[in-house]
Amino acid sequence: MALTEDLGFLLSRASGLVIRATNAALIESGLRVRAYSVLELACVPPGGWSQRDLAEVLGLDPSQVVQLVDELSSAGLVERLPSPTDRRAKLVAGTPRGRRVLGQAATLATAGQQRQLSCLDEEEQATLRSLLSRVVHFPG
Amino acid sequence: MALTEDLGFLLSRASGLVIRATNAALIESGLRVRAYSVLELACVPPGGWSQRDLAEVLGLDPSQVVQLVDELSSAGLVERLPSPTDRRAKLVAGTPRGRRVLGQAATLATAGQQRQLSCLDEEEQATLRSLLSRVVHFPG
DNA sequence: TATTGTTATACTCTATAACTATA
DNA sequence: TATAGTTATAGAGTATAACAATA
Repeated sequence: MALTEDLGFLLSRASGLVIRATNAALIESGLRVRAYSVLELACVPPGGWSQRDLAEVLGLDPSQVVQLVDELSSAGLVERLPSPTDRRAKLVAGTPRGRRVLGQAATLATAGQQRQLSCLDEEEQATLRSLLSRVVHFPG
Repeated sequence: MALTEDLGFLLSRASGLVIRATNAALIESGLRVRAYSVLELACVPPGGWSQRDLAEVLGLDPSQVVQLVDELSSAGLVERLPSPTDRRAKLVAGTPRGRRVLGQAATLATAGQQRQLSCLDEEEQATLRSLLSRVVHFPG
């Protein structure tokens, strides 16, 4: 099979194009996709996630999460709260300002992403989502 | 929709996992995926591709192709040949040794990739390939 | 004028090891 | 002894601008 039909190659290429489009769309928010993804998780549950949980869910190294949370924290978008059950852990929670910024950024990110994915209709995107979800959760 | 079901997130995560698995499998060949992809294209047609063509097909910057070809050339796997029609251009062609190494590396790369993709059967992989191919070729 | 290959440079992303404080 | 967060560092990937030779 030709290289350009290789699944690994296509995955890498498609991912790169979508990330680039999303980052371009996010530029006026001051966020990039990785920081955006941390902010999104930090804003969803009221209690917040530990940095370890964030690293696990996002597939990032814990040290990368430290930097991303530092960045978001400096911008006043999230804060580190002490965990009530574990004095080692810190829960990352979105601030009111973080939630406002997230609201705007989500619109931008979705639009940017769809600029590259609009060649697939709703059902095809659902199929893609289902297949990729299995790959991501497969232990390997 | 939850972040972990977002198509951009899933694409990025799946791509990262497959690339990591492929690089791990390729380690004994001394290649990584990007160099491997250049070697593969250099070995396919007898005449070779210009570096510009390689950059275009692989979605890389021309300056990245220079470095990858330098690397493969130092290892004796490809050579730069003068283009018969354009004295500016150089055609990148695989050497006999390059074709031997490619043969071994292809087996390793396929096995590594399938370690992460084996959760999808043949038909599902074909579906995924078809959807991703459209995303990659969509002008955006 | 425009394009090919090249060099230089900087920024982002990824990966690892080591340290501290807690568990 | 193991885990959460942190720091430091290095390597890999991505992006841009500028230059010489050639079209």
